[in-house]
Amino acid sequence: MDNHSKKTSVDPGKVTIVDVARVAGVSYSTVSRVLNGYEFVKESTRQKVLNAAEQLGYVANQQARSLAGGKSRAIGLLVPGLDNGYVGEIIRGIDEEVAKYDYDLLLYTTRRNTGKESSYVLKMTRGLADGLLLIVPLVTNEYIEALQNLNFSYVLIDQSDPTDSSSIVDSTNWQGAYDATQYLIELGHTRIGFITGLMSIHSAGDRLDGYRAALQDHNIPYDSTLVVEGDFWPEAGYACAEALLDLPEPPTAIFASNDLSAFGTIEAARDRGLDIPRDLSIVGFDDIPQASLVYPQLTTVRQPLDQMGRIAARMLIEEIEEHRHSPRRVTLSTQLIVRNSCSPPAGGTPPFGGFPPTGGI
Amino acid sequence: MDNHSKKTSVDPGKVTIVDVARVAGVSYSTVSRVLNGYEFVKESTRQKVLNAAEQLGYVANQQARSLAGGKSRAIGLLVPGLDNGYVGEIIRGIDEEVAKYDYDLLLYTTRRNTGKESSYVLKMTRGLADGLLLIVPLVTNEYIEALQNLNFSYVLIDQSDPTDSSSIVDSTNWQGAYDATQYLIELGHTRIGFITGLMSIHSAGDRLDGYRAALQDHNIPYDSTLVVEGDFWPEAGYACAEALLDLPEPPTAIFASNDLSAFGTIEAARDRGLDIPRDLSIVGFDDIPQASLVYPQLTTVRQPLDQMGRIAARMLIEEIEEHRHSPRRVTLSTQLIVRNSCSPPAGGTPPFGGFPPTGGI
DNA sequence: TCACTTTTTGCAAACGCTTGCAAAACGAGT
DNA sequence: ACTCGTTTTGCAAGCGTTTGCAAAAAGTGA
Repeated sequence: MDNHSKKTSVDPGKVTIVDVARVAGVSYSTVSRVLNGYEFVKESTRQKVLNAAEQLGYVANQQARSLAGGKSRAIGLLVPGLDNGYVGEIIRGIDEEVAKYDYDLLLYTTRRNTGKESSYVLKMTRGLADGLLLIVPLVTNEYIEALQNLNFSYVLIDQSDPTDSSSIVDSTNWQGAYDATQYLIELGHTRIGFITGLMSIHSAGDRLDGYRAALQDHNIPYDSTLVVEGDFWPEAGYACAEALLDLPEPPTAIFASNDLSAFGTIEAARDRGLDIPRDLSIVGFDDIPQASLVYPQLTTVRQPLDQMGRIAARMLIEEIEEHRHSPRRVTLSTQLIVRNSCSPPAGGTPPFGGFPPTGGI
Repeated sequence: MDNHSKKTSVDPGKVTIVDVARVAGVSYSTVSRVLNGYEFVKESTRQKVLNAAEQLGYVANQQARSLAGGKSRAIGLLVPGLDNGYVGEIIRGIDEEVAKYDYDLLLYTTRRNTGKESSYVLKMTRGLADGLLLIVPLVTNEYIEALQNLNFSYVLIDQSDPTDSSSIVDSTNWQGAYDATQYLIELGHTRIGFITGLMSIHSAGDRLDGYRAALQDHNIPYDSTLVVEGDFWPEAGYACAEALLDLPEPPTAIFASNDLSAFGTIEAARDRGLDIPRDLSIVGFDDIPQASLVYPQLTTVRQPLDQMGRIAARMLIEEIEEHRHSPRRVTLSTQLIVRNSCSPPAGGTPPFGGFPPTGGI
């Protein structure tokens, strides 16, 4: 209501570089240079500017900065949703790293609403963000090419690029699945059900392959009726588990492609009065925080999610700041976390000694 | 490398309003008006512009837009961290609502690093965001005043403003705690331990008050040794539970101020070989997704977290778009969710009938 | 003290968009 | 055909920065 103050008095909350310049008695370009750490500024001038800025409580306007050719110091983050623990962990890592380098985070959720992905991505490239972090994006092909043409920095997390020309951070999905399957086999299981993830996501395929490879290496014939297609969500996990348990000769163990599916499986087993792990062994994948909270505590393949986030963030920032665009790929190794959801099959004896369930009530 | 193309050919990925204007054969101000839904534009012109924009794949540069006095269409989100389920749920709600109105979300995590809150908040007000959503912020007083002076829109979620002049969305913390405590009392418990939250957060105090009120209303003398101070994290919950269980006359039930603390309590009880609920009943608060995953499933007070987020987002957007700044307050009601972590105290008989634990293994 | 470097600083032109103001185009009334 | 209101459109200024270029200041060596 009272904005007709003379230009000399500084309107609180609207301090610009010009105000700082006036107070410091230098030109605004000098202020800009000081604030950006430009080296050819006399030390005394630098101090004057810094003091003035401090005194006025100057805070740069990022929008103007980025418009003028600077960077926006923001990183776009495209995630499927926040409701699965998995993403939360990755974001934690990203967030820590990004804060360290003083970037901001622009959060976009696609909520299974794939149509939006592309338009979000485009928006980001138009000045909003300096780079993009894509967590298990679904329809990459649509915009990967656009990103590359624009020479826009981005890193894919836990998803692979069909053209193999993107920077990627993921983990050893194949090996993790192999390990988990082998673990079950060594416990004595031979009928091991497998609940896949959403098959359009690359890691889902890798996990399936790892499972098959382990079976083969242990001379267990692959039985396609033991493999049912899920989508990484508990509801599907529940349904898949039911299908599996309804089989004429049901599996004695189920390997779910992620923890959420495993939770659905636990639920299904419990609803049938099956005891876990006595009647059914279950292994998950991811090791989200909830995995150790469920009962029985879930044996699962751990992905270093937060670390993946951290590394992806660092890679992206490096690409942004050093303008390097040669795609790099970092694959972190998974680790089998043995908890209480597995035991030798009822009646069967573990051929190699086996691992009795530890802990429990 | 090849940017010396004539101004007539449109550099892909750098389409501006001017390009659209040229193609549409109108002035760029007209394009701006069409794109902003200004009403006095001839229908045929509008179509020409829209077609041109579509054809060129024009995407507005938000930075420029907001610099020029428009809005940034971004909402700042200040959260303590993503690692507690609680915040995740609230964000889910916010995100859904915000997407509906086509705003972007700027995510800031304070990670128990309170020093940063103020500087983040300041940054937001300098053009970055149109409004601010603060989820259980810790040091409100520092910047609330600044926000008000700047006439900057913001909404507090689950935290109260000492000066009572902010828009707030929260839930009936007092009543929720009262209900939970009463539930335990009706089960027959008289020695009910209480683990507080971080007392600098307002709701922590409300919950404590609700607990005390319920005791008083049921003529159970308040015993301060039964109340220990936690901080909403499982580790503290664990420690507090230990302190409580080490008491000469330990409680038969513990009411933890949030689910995370309750998880710590469960752990502590289990580590002592106590059976839940037989030896110790436990109630939490929040009903985060994990509450139904733990064993035994946690009886808790449900806060409609996602709804709180949704409502807060809507309130904020209204304030931004309608320039209303009269603080409003919405308090959603909590609800006791009875699951399997409570039973009458061992040996005692519930005076009012009581609720036997349902489900179980 | 002067010419010549080298360091510092200032000016002005972007960046892509919104918006107040005034001009152009259009219609209607005569 | 000629005004005069209205509806549309265009011009230009400005939002707060960055940055290339050139001018000013400060050093140097003689």
